[in-house]
Amino acid sequence: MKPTTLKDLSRHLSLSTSTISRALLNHKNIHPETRKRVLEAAEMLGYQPNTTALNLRYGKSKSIGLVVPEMVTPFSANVLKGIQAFLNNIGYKVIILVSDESPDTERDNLTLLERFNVDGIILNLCHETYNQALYAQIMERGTPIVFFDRIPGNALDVSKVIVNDHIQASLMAEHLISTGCKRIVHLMGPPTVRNATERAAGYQRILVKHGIFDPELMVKTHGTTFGHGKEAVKELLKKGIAFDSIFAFTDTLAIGAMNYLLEQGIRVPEEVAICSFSGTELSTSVFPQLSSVEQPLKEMGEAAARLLMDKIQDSSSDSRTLVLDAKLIYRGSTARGSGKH
Amino acid sequence: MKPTTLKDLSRHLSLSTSTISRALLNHKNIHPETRKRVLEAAEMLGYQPNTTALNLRYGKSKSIGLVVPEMVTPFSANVLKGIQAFLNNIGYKVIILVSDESPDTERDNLTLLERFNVDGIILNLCHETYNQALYAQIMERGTPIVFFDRIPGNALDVSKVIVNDHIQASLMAEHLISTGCKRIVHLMGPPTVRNATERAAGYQRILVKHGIFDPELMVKTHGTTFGHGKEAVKELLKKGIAFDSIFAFTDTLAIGAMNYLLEQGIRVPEEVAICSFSGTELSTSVFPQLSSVEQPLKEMGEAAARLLMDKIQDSSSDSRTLVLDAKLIYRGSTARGSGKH
DNA sequence: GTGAAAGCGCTAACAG
DNA sequence: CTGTTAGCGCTTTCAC
Repeated sequence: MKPTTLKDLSRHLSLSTSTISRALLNHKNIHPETRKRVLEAAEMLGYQPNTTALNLRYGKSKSIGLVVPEMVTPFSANVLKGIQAFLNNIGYKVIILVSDESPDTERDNLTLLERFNVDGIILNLCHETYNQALYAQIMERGTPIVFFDRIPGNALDVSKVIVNDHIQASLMAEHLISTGCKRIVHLMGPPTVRNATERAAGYQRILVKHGIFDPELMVKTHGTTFGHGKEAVKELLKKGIAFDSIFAFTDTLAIGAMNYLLEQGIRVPEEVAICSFSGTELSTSVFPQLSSVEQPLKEMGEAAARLLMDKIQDSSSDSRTLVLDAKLIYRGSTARGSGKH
Repeated sequence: MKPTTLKDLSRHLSLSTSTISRALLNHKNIHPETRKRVLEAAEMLGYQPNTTALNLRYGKSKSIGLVVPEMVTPFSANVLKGIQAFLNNIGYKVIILVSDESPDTERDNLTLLERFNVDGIILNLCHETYNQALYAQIMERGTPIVFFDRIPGNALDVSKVIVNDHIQASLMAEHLISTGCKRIVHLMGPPTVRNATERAAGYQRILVKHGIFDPELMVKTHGTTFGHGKEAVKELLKKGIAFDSIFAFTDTLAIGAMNYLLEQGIRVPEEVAICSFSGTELSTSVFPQLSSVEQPLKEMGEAAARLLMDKIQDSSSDSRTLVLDAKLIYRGSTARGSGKH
């Protein structure tokens, strides 16, 4: 019932625990015959090393924390996959905590992870600056943090992985224009997260370039849920601002907006084309399916995990920023006959 | 840089580590003055107990595993919340692993968790019987398992938490009938999971009762994704089987089905009403919004965590089965004027 | 090639 | 009320 320990094997074979340990670890100075006996006994008695003891010995917890703003979309779950693909293999556990878009909850999560003695943290933050001091403290105390997706300001010297938001947002705007759209709304993300401003900038650059930029069409939202998308569009309609398409910061905003339009009997994409930036299964779960910028989420997770392990193994290693390539996927929500495509 | 230990405090205050430990743990026999000094020093030096050392001492890892079939819907994320609400407070970490609906992956996940020395496992399984022997082995080796949602056959004496599937499915069928539906399709879940058969039975019972049961309308699916829902409906249309409504095993099946119908120009709910069983935000992310049986997911998680802790604290404690109450939510996808409602 | 001993950080008898 | 000791399970000097 109780797990077999080295001591058990030691008694069983009349060998010292150090010899057993060496045999199991494939050390050089060990008699082949002895090793064989040890391996057999270990097999027979179902020996499994006690990870807690190992952790204590090596001064590691062999666990890392993953803190994400939300889990209602599969975004974080996909990133988690990448992280686990890399870390589980090398014996690392990952503990996921959700901040619900609240910087205060994020704070609690980080504190909890420190109490858990995690060896490192992978973080998709809620607010660019709010917890900046805390991030610095945690790293000072010896727990490296790697950021992805939503990253902090440049004040912090940290590793991070992002996508080429500006370019992809530009391309998406070009796509809408190429299908004949002239009054393109942008549903902005929170001004407190970097990629929201990046995407907005990409959008704006292209619209200006084509001489169709109108500040009225750049609409601030109060969050990133379905509800926020709906509210934003409702407001537009109420104000009587005309538009023929929407580019949203994120799938959830886009879907919220789209469903409200459909509810109002407005046809998508015929009357209003819609697209977004994200890359989750959500964009294919609606009708019409959403054109979207798909991010390589699993790769992002893997990259973040890799960067984190670099820091864990050598805390003085250089910080690195990885920019991954996202790609546009055209679907029904922007499929208008009139386009050049 | 290096964390403060008891030894550091001991040196600092010229007290033995045991006294320090006792002071920190609020033991009875300790001079108030001493305690005060210790607490102050601990505060000042930023002492944080080393959880790994504690774990070794107490023979626990203070972590549990959560194994779920999928994470593309927020189902598991909601359950996770409940689990964490209960467990994080008492210092427990939860490690989530996804089986991707594959019993073999589930196997790997369970094996990994054993290697991680988790103190217990909460499991939503992929297949009622496939890994039954493994579950038994793991429990025999001392790691309790608590099941929720999809539970194993009765051969295993385990704690579990479920909802009243049969009743709720019946009520949903009644609801469809009350809105005037007569040709009600059921998109079945996998025959290898208990609640799929329960829900199908509830559906069948009501349709038989009303004399409108037709075996042709009980359609087998080959999985639970959007794609599987689409395929099932496509097949129905191809065969020319008439129907005026669909009750799906799960949100994903329902949505896949609905979007295919919309694609074909079939109106929902006017021509075909749709509803499902689940309780995630997904049902409100589509248009029209899905009527659905909502499960108390967070409560399920909390209950499962509670049952697991019972087992962890006393391995000989009785197994218990908790049946929680789900509730019907009527939304646009079944809103037909013709009903009695 | 093997064993003895120390130590990772902490707690809990057992003595005083 | 406080200190000494042992031990959780494992690895790694240091001897032999």
